[in-house]
Amino acid sequence: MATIDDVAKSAGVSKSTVSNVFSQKRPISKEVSERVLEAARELNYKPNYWARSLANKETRIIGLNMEGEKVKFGQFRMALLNGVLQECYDRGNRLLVNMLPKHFTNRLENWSSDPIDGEILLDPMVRDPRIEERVASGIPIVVIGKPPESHESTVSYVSSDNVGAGRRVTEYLIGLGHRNILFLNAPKHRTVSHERLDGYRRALETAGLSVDTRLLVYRDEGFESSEEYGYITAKRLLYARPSITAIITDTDKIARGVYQAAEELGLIIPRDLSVFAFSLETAYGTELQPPVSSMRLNGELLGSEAAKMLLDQCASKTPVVRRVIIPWELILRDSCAPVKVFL
Amino acid sequence: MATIDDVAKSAGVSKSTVSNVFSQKRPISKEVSERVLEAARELNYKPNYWARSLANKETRIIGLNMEGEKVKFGQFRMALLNGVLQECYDRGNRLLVNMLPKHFTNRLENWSSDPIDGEILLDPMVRDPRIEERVASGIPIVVIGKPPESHESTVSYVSSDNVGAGRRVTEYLIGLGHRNILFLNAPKHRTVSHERLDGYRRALETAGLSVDTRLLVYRDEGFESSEEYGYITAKRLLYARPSITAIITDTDKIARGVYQAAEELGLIIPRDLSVFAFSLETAYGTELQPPVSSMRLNGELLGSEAAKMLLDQCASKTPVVRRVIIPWELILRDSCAPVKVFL
DNA sequence: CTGTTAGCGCATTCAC
DNA sequence: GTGAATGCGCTAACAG
Repeated sequence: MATIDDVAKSAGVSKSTVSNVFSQKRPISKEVSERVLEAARELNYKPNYWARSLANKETRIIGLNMEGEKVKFGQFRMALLNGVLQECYDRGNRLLVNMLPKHFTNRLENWSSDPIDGEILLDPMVRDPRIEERVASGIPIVVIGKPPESHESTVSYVSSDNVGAGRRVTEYLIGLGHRNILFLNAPKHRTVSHERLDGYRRALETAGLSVDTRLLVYRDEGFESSEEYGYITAKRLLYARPSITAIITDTDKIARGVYQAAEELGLIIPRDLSVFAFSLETAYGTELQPPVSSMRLNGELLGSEAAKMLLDQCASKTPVVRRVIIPWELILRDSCAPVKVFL
Repeated sequence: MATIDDVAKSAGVSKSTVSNVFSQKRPISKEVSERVLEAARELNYKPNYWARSLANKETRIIGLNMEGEKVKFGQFRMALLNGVLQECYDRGNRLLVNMLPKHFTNRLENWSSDPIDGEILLDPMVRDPRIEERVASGIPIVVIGKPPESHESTVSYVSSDNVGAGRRVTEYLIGLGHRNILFLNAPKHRTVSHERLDGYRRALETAGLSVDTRLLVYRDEGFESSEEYGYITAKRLLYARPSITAIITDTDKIARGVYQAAEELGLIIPRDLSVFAFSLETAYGTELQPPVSSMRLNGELLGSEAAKMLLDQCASKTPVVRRVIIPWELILRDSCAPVKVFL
């Protein structure tokens, strides 16, 4: 690969002239410029990205960081990714998907700063070392979701209105007459689970109902799949507590497991059991029979807003902490019905 | 941000010692090593990625290149991405999603080599400047899909068996009695459209039928959405040529438009019109009523195989051209039926 | 408008 | 085992 020196020599000019022809950071006479470009073409020369970054202290790359092992993109994350990419596209940035295994990053030889100008963090946790580390290093970050309390006032974020969503769903089910609503929440270490629970609580309290902690379950990572988790947990609890008439799940994949459990227990959805899923891993919620009611979370907007905030933050020298809350939309399909009345 | 010099000074050793403590490229006494690490911790030092890359001539980043404007990830691309990421994860590589607008890369100041060790190219075209450019620069690439003929023997690729798929689908429809099968193919400039057409042709010829070129349509980019393209094209052609009893579409989104056209023309699927979609943008093909028959293309395997090939290629000093063909699976749902017999 | 010089932060010869 | 010098390819500050 040819270097800037080769081009300079070949065009009979200095390195800095070549550099400036490319960077356009100061005017070069048309004549010289053409000569340089011609030489560059001949030598198949392109400025070296790393060298440029090293000197510029800027990469024009932002990172997308997903916590956990073997995280896959599902429908929601994909929408989010599309939003981020759209913004990157519009502003000439690249996106680095940052998902390295711990057994890798833990090894000394793989230690290093990240090759990015800033990073978007997904799935914030109640105690999130990623955030602490970025803040300590002074790397601009934007969190998607609610940051842990310790950083809520110092870190920019964009989040769905999870408290409101939790509340709205619960109110809806209460309105249908449900009193024993099982909540198969997200994992306890994720901040989102606390927000949703908060909404759930408030709805119950507003309705004058008390919260039965036995109906509160956090997703536990020990299961092989979401479906299995939903299936096993629902089956166990529906069996132990037949008074349950409705279930709120974290995702539609978990709902899928719940559907299966219901079927095996001879419960018909929605006649005997109402099911609601917060977020959708699949596109239309129609792969289940009946289609499951859910929230539309607008991942694309979450993503594009986050990217926008991050890129602004990278650009400005005096960054400001910003927050954006993205509204959800309640999508009613056919999985919830008024509670059965025993005559 | 602290540099290697700061750490060296603070630990009372030389730069190279610090370097070697981190890179582990040669033994450092435990004592000195600890002292260096301690100093690094105090200063919050991490080796600088760009500087390291510059010296190492290696980034441990691979790129994913998608052609075209405003490309979004749909279901298929997402599966593909997951496969690529899985492999990156296992081998400690990062993924750079490379999707910069032309009006950006065309500007001189944004010209540069890409900050990657190698690249995966999606959606190869019949004449693909991306490939020529990479080959000229000596950057390792792997194409997903069939490369243009000019490079078929020099570039590694992994592809679905598109010819076989085209053939199989057509045979299936012929077997149902269809004789006038409209083919809403992928865009003409994509190699995949030619492969599928090839299969379509062979099936017809084997059955002793002739190819009616008026039933061959290539996707044209002039439409706002896939749905609209499917809708308008199907409506026009179904109206003009009522003898059409079956339609093969590129994707399920296009099929969605076809469904709409059929409905407006009073055609019932599959009674009056059979519809088949090659690839699925949505997860289950169930968002359409009736669910559309399609191919399962195994995007995840395509992605992981491509990443594997690419990383191998980056590692070896004497790269070999490899090809992998991923089998498809025919998924029959309820959108195709035997052709109506007029009594 | 163009050339010269001195870094950016790290890795890699060599010596010791 | 450790240290000093040189270079990776480019940009920037200062001359002219």
